[in-house]
Amino acid sequence: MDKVVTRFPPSPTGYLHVGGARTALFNWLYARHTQGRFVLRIEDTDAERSTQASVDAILEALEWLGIDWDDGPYFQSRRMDIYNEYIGKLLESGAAYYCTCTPEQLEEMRKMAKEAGGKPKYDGSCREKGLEKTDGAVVRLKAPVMGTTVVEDVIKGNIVFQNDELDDFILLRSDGIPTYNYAVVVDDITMGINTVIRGDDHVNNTPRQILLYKALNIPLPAFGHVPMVLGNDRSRLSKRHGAMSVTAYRDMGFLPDALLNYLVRLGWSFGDQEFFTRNELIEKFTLDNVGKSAGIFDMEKLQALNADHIKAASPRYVSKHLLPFLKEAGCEAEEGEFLDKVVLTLNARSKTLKEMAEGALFYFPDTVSYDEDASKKFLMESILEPFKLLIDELKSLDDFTEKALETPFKTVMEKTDLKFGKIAQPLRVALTGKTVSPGIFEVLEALGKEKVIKRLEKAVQYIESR
RNA sequence: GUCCCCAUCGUCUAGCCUGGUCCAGGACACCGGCCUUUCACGCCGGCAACAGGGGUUCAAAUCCCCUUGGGGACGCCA
Repeated sequence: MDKVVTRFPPSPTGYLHVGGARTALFNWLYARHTQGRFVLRIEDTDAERSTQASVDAILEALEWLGIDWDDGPYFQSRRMDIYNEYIGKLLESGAAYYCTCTPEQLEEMRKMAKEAGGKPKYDGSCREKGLEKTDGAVVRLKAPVMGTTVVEDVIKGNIVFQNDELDDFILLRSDGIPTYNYAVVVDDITMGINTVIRGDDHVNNTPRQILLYKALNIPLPAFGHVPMVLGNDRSRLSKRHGAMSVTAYRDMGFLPDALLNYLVRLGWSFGDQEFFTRNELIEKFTLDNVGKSAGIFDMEKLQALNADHIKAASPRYVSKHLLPFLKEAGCEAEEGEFLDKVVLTLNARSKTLKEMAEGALFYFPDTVSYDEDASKKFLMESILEPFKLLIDELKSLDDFTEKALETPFKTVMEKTDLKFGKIAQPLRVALTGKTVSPGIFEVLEALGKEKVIKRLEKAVQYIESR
């Protein structure tokens, strides 16, 4: 078989939303899995709504997700010559014709058809008139009136449409700009696309597009329609269901790999496996494991998966994505061993990077500020002596690792006859300012000898000056 | 209204094609318990589904039909 060529064709009328990202992902994964090619095409034939800002936003989102393309981005707005060339062919062969019906007339036709209990459609008034090109005329496809058109969908199976359900749809608008159904087909043909994977909502467009391929006498690509993503009320996912844009998820602290993992599992499965790395996805993704029914976007499952990815990823990968959140919180951290250690203490306790950043803040400043209730409860005079002893012990400890740190504690516990818990909680407050933090030995090691002693001494001072 | 698609725990899903191994498995969420220096992680256990009705068959979650429910499409948007 020929090399698989897939594509993702967003229209630049807004940001990239999660549904679109999922479609892109399916196409990208399939191309990567088959070692085929993945093409990016911007469908900007709607001059009214298309903007450069949207193009930029979409590219930015794709890049963040790590979905890369081999070809493009192509812009439909720059391909008018090609569309005209094919229109010429269709006109010449009699497969298309000019139509001068006005929008008002069309509206009337649709109304009539609907009242007659049928599907609103164009009645073919100009079909046999043999009209010439005139100002304001559109070009329509002369579609077959009888017979059926079958979509051989690789995901849903065969879908049969009665041709009399379809009408002579418009190829070229009165302003000479191609319509979606037409531009898509010409582009897919000229770009060598042989596998079209797209949302379920395009099923009804497919027979029209097939008719065009036939009129042009060009072999069909494989079609696969993936089920849609719904909101929690089972209606089409929209803003009122919460965040839609990919970048919003980035800003909430999700890892791109986690979003990808979640999105692909919504509609695709590989046995009971839930967690996939990017490479595993490429290795295991096939179209026959894509399901047929729509799925509901579930934030909680995304979070759980994000937590898993945070745990499983390398500290360096996590810290790279964590950095913006730390900066945002006014913290001047940088990539490196220290940050890696910090991440290691928090990766099992963070569902998002945002959460992780909050939990990591105490590591950085020179002086910690104590949570009021925490200091009142734990930084009492009775802890002064243990703290002082601990400072002495720690000062003489060179190997500042979790394991080695246990010894000074034992010593202090013996000398003061205090249980570990009695020391740990005050120490936690002295070091982190809070009563909740990673394990105390983890904090100790990550913070390092110098900072630990400094913070302990400051705590002693604080208690004594009260 | 017309056409198209879909239907397993609350949610994502395995199983369905190639009926019996399924009084239906996993995951998220939820509820218990264990671990424990806080919070988490982890571990153990629990709750919870084949939409309904007809067939076919010795046997149906699995095959067929109908009903119901949900979704999508009907634009000189994509």
